[in-house]
Amino acid sequence: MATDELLTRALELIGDDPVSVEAIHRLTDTAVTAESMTIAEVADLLDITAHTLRYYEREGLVEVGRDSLGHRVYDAAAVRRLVFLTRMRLSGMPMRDLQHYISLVDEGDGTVPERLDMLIEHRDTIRRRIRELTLSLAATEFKIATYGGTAAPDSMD
Amino acid sequence: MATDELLTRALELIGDDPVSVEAIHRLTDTAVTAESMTIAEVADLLDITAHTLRYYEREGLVEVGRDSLGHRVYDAAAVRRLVFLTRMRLSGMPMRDLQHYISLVDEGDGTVPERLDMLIEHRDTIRRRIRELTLSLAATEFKIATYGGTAAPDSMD
DNA sequence: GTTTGCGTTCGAGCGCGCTCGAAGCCATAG
DNA sequence: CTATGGCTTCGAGCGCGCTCGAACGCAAAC
Repeated sequence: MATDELLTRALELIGDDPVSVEAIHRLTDTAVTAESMTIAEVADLLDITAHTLRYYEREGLVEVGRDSLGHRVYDAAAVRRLVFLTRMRLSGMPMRDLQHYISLVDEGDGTVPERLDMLIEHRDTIRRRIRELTLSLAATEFKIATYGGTAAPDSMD
Repeated sequence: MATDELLTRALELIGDDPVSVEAIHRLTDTAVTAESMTIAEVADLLDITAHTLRYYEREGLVEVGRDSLGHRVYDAAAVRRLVFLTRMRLSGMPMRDLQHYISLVDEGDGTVPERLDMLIEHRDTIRRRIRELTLSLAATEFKIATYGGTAAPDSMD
C-alpha cells in the first residue's frame, strides 16, 4: 500500500529529531486511543490546553459528549478529529477554513470533492511555506557563516 | 510581488543541489539597489505596504531620512536592513526579537556574539518549523491519496 | 486654479487565536 | 467535615502584527 511508502518518505525527510518521532506516532493515527478520554488527557495528548479544547468545541470544530457529572468525554472519533485539526492548525490552516471543512464533513459524502480541493490547496500552501522557510534558512545560515569573517560583505547588520 | 519574484529566482538558483548560498546573497545584494528609494519603491520591492514600512520605523527597526519635502528617503543601507528584516519576519521571527537584534546592532561590534546566538537560535527554529511542516505535508498528502479510497483508514473526516 | 496623486503624522481599530478569571459543582483524600 | 483539585460555563481580555482613517502638505498635470 501507499502507506508504507509515505511513512518511509516522511521518516527520511524528518531526520532524527525526537519530537518528530513522537509526531510520527501521531501520523500513524494508531496512537493511544483509549476509547474515551478526559479533557486533561486529550490536552496532554495533543499538547494544547484544556482551554483551547473548549474553544475548539465552542467554535463548532468538534462535538463532545458529557458524563453524568457534565464533564466532557472525548470518544475515539472526537480524538481522531482533534488530531487532524491540530495538525492542520499546526501547519497553518486558519480556524475559518477548518470550520468550513468541518461543516462540509457534517454535510456528508457529497462534499468530498470540495474537501479534497481544500486539502490540495492546503498541501500547496504548506509546500510554498516550506520553500520560503528553506530560503530564509539558507540566508540565515549564510549570515551565520560569514558573520564577522573577513569575507563579510556589506549587508552585515 | 517583487518578493515572490526574488524567491522564485533564488529557488531556481538553488535547485535540488546543495544550496548555493553565495548565489542567494549575491542575488539579494545586486537586487534593485537604486542608491535611494521612495517608500512606494521599497514597499514594492519588499512586497509590504507603506503602512508597514512606517510601522517598522516607528518600532525602531530602521532609521530613514527625509528629503526637503519631509518625504522618506531610503538609502542603500536602510533597504539592505529592510531586506534582512522582512526575511526574518517572513521566517517567523517576532518583532520583539528583531527590535532586540537591531538594538544590539546599534550598540556596536561588542554585541556580535549575542547577535550570532540569536541567528543560530532562529536558524534552529526555522529548522524545527520545516520539520513540522514536512510532517504535516506528508500527513496531508497521505490523506489526499487515500480520501474516498477503499483503503481509507479510520481517520477519515 | 483646481484636481490628482503621493506623501506626511497621529492615534485608533481590527482580526486572529487563544487565554484567563470568576463562580460554582462534585468526588475523593485526609 | 473540610479541603483539595479537576471539571463546568460564561464572558472578557490580551498579544501580536499590522491596517486604516483623518486631516493635511506639496507639486506636477490639465
